[in-house]
Amino acid sequence: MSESISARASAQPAYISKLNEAQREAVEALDGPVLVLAGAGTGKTRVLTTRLAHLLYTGRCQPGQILAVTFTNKAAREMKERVAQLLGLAEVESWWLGTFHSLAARILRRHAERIGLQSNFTILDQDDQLRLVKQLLQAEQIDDKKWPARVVLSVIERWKDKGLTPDRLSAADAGELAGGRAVEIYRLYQQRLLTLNACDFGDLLLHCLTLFQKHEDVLADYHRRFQYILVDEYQDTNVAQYLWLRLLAQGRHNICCVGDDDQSIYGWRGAEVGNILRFEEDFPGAKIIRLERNYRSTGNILNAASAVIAKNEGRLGKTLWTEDELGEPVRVRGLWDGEAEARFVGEEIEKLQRGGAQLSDIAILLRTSAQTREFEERFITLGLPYRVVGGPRFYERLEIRDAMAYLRLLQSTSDDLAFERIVNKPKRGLGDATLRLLHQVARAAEIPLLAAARQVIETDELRPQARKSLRDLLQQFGHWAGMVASTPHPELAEIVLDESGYTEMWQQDKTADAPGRLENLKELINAMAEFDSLAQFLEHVSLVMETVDSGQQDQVTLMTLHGAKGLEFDSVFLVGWEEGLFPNQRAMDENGLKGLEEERRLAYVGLTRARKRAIVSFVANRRLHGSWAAALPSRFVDELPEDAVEVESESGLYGNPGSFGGFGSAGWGSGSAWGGGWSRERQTPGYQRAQAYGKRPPRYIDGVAEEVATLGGGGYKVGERVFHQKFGYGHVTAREGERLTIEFEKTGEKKVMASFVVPADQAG
DNA sequence: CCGGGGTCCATTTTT
DNA sequence: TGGACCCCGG
Repeated sequence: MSESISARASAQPAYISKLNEAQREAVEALDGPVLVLAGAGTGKTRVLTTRLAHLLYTGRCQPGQILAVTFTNKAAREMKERVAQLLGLAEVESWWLGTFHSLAARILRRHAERIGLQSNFTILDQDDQLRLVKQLLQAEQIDDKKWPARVVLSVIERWKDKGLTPDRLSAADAGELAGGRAVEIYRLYQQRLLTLNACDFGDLLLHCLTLFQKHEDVLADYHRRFQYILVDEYQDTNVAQYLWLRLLAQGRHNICCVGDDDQSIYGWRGAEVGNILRFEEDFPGAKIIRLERNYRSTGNILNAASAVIAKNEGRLGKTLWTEDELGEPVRVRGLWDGEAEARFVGEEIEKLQRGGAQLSDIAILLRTSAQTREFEERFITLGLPYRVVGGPRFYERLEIRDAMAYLRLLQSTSDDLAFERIVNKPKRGLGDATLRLLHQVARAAEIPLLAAARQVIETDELRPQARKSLRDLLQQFGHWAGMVASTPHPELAEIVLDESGYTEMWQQDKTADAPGRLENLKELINAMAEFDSLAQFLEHVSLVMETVDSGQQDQVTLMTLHGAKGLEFDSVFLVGWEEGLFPNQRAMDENGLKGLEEERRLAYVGLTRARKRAIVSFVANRRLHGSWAAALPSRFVDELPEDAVEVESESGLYGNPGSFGGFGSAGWGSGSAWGGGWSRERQTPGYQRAQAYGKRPPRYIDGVAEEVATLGGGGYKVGERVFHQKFGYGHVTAREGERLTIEFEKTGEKKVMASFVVPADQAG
């Protein structure tokens, strides 16, 4: 295959001529470290795949000598498909092209014994991890009310993200966490994983680091192997991933990272923007190539996005441009509350639809997944087809996880977590008491639960009934284990689920979701057929926990801003742009300016998803965990440039067109009190809670529908007595353009938009 | 072992 | 407001 590729090396391949200058440079700079800064919509994927194809086409190396890393399975799949297409190659399965985690797992399985695992180790999911931490906290008598397992686990995960093994930490690093004993818990957790012959996601990388650092021969082997390294979404790498790459790149120094610092939105998960910002220092002699020509969005959308992101500090800096026309302005719309917002979006979608738009070209992007609800309700009422991206995943479902536990235990008999999960599912009379005994025996003899069970049934420690029940179960497992080699795995799975009584358990179940669960189990077995072995299937499930997108109909997409990265739509609704929700108060509270900047990058990501039109909306009243809260427009609304935006004046919620503060010099947005003045010291809560009002605020003001309920705004004077539908009477104490500070008689001082109050004498 | 009822708590989630 | 979780009673 490589011969035929290199034979063509003399002529310039057709794919090169399709690239613009910067893209071509990025494809052709094959040697040494390269950082490709690829702004949104600048053809990043094309560059990545073309570069990979080019490496092969020019005969630089063989497919097996390239390490190509992505973050998502989807990205890996797409790259495989596109490269295969470019080169007319079919066989890409053996390539080192995949996610960090899958590649690390592949390496680790080859050398598992060097770090104390067997190569059939289990990869735990979040649920297993949590149960493990819970057990440890309990055993260590740490109050899990005060230190919930999920909090402790997330700290451990952040340590892992940073490449910190327990021995690199001191007790003091735990601070107060888990009563100051978090590092101890971490150490125990790691020990426990080893005895379970298991890894969590973080370990896949962490163990690799240990492997490379402690075993030079192994690292040298990979240095020889990987002549070229390609990395996608570099801005999202964490420290462990960075170290992993750096160790591997030490051999040839041919590393090409593609990313966009402005789209780094996973800092809360351990991603370090610093990795991309420091690239030149980390990889001396690096070439930096900027892709700045955008092929996706109109001029107005691009200008809006650029202006917002320009407010961030510490960027590498790019200037996106397009030859496309300015197009429609970005629309900004204020509404009374979430319900009105959903209604507005629904109407707009229907208008688009009447104009011939496909629903699949429309997306609604939310900051939090809880926001989907109001839209779903509205869309159901309208009969508007929609899909929510990012719901519960197939492999996370209870019945699937149970079924998987049976199979995992067959695969790895020391998988205690799997054992615990299924020992009494279906009910076998093996409850707490039995399990406690098994744990005791297992701990004393330092053996897995399954082995302990084998011992226990030979004694009379259990009540006869439990003993028989357990013996039967073990017998079944022995029987199934004997079939593994000779039975096709989908068939085996079916047998296990039937003979264990698991399928029957759901058949007997009369609750509404039982039939669905049985369906899912069938689907699971069908899915297995696509894999060569049980082991391969289990690996797939652990690493590729994704839902199959069923029914590709014409539907509107509802998803979080995070979920939207990498996607694009003709029309994008950016909803809930309110202080506190977006930028999210918690992000700012916990991470200060960094948090705010990450939120701003989310705004940038959101805007740049749009090809033709972007519509931003915010509401004045948001229901937040049950109670109503008054909201102010997001500062990001202010940051939109006036000439790319059209504020919909009839809404009234933004006052008179001419007095839209954020766009002028006199308004509230540009004033230092709000615009750029946010800091750790001076935080203004985004939402003013109205605890006293459990009811939805009225949708009409003085008999005028909310969208047109404008009272001019800005006409109030300090000291004037006013009435607010929700907060009641109060006096204006300060005024910044449309933004009034009012001392309410019942609820104290709040900031509200002028259009939401009426003079006290007009209240009624 | 189950369900009722009280309590507490509410981002984002590529693998 | 609603969901997840826990405790206790049957």
